[in-house]
Amino acid sequence: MDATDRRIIEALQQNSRMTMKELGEVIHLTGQATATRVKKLEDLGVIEGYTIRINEERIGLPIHAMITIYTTSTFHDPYLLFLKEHRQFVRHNYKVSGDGCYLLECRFPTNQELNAFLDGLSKYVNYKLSLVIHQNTQ
Amino acid sequence: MDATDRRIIEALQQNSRMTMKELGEVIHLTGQATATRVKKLEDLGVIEGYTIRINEERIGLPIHAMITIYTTSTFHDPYLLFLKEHRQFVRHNYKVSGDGCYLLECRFPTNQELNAFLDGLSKYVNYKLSLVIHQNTQ
DNA sequence: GCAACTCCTTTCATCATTCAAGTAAATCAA
DNA sequence: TTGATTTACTTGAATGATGAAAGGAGTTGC
Repeated sequence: MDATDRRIIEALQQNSRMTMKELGEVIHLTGQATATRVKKLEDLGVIEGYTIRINEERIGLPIHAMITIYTTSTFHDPYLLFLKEHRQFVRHNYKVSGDGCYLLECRFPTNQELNAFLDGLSKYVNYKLSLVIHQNTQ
Repeated sequence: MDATDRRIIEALQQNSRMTMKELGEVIHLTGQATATRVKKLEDLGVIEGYTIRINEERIGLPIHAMITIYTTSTFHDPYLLFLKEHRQFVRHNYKVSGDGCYLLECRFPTNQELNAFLDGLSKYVNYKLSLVIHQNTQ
């Protein structure tokens, strides 16, 4: 992991579909040497995969919820199972220190779905709901 | 946006570097027809870009903080400027309803950097810190 | 000095992409 | 019904990217 590797990561974060030749031009290496370095970063587990940034509003998921979870019992499995059953809505489930036990990030198509999800959720845990109004990704 | 487009998005979320030919095999189209559909999804703004999943622990950013921000004045610009000056640490700044005004997601190399960041932050806003212990991405 | 290693380049065969041309089906207006 | 238009796809050929093999240059340790 040297400065060149960091520039590879930076460039691939911007556009992971650029060719190894193009990426090589950015970091002043041949496409082949670049591909070898990228392969090494994959093998090291630094690059975990290649994905897309999608506009969730445009695929019908305008509601973005941040839900602080307060587990009532020490037995978290029913809650975790509930998440598994509703994974279509769940983006992240962060186990946190501080306020609450988990911070749950979800996406919903409508308030009806959000409401139904919260109704189900309340069988297992207490929660506090925050809705994202605007997102500023760096 | 039909079922085929949704399958394209699903496949590209798994691996955005697959070839259009490979993707075409998944959705039973030629590489050319697939590339045309992907281009359309880009033009529609559904696909916003191509990026990588990186292991932030392995690039020296093991500390994952969720910071609830309570602005003391109605003038948020000093806080937003502070974020801009420390954008290396900032992943997301969500404007939220509910508890607090913003939910700030950050990454830090060490507790020293986190501490320095919080010292700076406290000049502009009140905050409540949560540290992510474990992350469960769906 | 020499062997082993790392990191890179060059070359070439193979494979993917892209453009142009053409087909087939659906929509629409007369 | 007919003909024009549009949409979505396929095919084929040229261009460009990838990946494997061979080799060069610099570094390290003995």
